[in-house]
Amino acid sequence: MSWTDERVELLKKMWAEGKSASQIAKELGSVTRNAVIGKVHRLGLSSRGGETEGAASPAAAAPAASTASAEAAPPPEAVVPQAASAPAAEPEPEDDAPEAPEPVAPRAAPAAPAAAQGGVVAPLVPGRRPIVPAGQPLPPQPSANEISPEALATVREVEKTARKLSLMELTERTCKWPIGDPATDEFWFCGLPSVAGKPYCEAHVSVAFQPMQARRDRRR
DNA sequence: CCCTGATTCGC
DNA sequence: GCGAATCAGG
Repeated sequence: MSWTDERVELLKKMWAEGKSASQIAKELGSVTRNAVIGKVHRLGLSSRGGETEGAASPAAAAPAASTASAEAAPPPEAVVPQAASAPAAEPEPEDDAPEAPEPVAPRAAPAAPAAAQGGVVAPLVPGRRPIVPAGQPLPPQPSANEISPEALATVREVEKTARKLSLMELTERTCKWPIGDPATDEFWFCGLPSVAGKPYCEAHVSVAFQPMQARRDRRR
């Protein structure tokens, strides 16, 4: 197939929206990302700085889901400002007494993911993005997670083999579960192979997406 | 390893 | 003009 006006138009549109060459290629079909890049250059719109509006929108890199591919990095709240008052003790999480009650204190555990239940992934946000006020941190652990000790133990175990990736090393197929305290050097993302279609690896999917069970009240 | 865009160069 | 191959980088 060739570059029909229609296809070129779509290319321009998507490129302007910040889509990557591969995404555009996938969308257009019959072309490789190289072809897209080549065309982009020939059209002279490579810089991508054609924004006329003052909307210097880096936001374009967000959702992007038209056909079947989606998946946006879910743990944006990982950027916790220097814990102003965080007593944040125990910098060393080791010592796993097989009988220790464990306070189950998910450190930088993502709050967002824990919501999926009943099959359908929790509705993130209808229109716009959450966008944290940027003023106050959000240390008060909201989640009243109820993860079984075994499951938690398994996760702990798996986390020992985490690939410890940095934010930029994450891809659609790496587990994006944050581990450690963002305010310290002891912070990274799991990075193990993620379950197809999910943002986390097997172990983390199991704690992030719990199969509604303890929800006796209110059934539909 | 995976993914980005940039460039080159034979067709 | 086209795009695979290759390069440079995160």
